[in-house]
Amino acid sequence: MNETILTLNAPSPFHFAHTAYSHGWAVLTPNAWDAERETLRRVQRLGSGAIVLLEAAASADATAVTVRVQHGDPLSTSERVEIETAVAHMLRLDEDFSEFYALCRERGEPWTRLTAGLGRLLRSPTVFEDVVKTICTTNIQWGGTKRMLNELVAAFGEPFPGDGARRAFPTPEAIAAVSPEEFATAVRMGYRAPYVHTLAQQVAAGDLDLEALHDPALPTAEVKQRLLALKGVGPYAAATLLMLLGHYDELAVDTVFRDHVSKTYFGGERPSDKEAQAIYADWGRWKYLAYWFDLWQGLNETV
DNA sequence: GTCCAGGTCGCGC
DNA sequence: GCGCGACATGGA
Repeated sequence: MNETILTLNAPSPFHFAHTAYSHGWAVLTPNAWDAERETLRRVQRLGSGAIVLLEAAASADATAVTVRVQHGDPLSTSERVEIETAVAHMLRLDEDFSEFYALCRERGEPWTRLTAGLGRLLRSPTVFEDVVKTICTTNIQWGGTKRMLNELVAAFGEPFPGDGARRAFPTPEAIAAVSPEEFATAVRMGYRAPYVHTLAQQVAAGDLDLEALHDPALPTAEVKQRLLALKGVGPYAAATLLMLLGHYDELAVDTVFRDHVSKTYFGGERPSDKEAQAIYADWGRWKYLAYWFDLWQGLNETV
């Protein structure tokens, strides 16, 4: 194995640990979070076909992100660029949060704490991976989500040559290469299996361009409409994916959201979904972030 | 054994 | 547009 260190300039303010472990994605395979060392690890498949192991961490002076890459053949320039692009995308290094921070300062404590470089919620290098993962969070507990993705990656992800137990997230092609029946048998996803298999087939065939949803020129409503057209993606999943795509206008209304609003703002009573969402109405296009950090502050005072 | 999960689909009205 | 049962699977 060879090793290469890449360095990405971090924006300011930026908080690596709160970005990498901003939500459950940090511990959903092939991602893994090392809490002691505060590093985010991931096996990544490059366009060249190479399977590499990435380990991202804050630089010593916290002004940059260092990525330790373990690889077989020497990395080409384009492979280095691809890795840098993927990590920067996962950490949203180019996203601008100044307007959100300004709102947080208007609110005062504890919201001002977020202006220390929080707000960047971890995402996957591809929309395909994020759609599959999001579908695997619906109508199931977190433990089930992790199990399904572990099985998916074990069955269809390509192994890292330096440690065959670690695998990359499967390509749409790898999933589309087997029949729907074989897929359903290989990965116990229940009724979600045909959703994921069909999605992979459409992407692999070139009939569906999920990555185009990144286009910043697309208005939220247009992106939402395209997401809702995907089987297995309803209002909750669409709002989650909009967040991952950088649109924070919509709240992901699910059992977690309802419980949080009920306990925090309605004394345990169950408001209607409309009443519950009204709590974050004045955050405008930053509603999702306000909700997310409101939720985490309730769970963890150290934010 | 029963219930239900970080919901969504397809149907009937 | 809205209500409602069905849906795979495994953990509580």
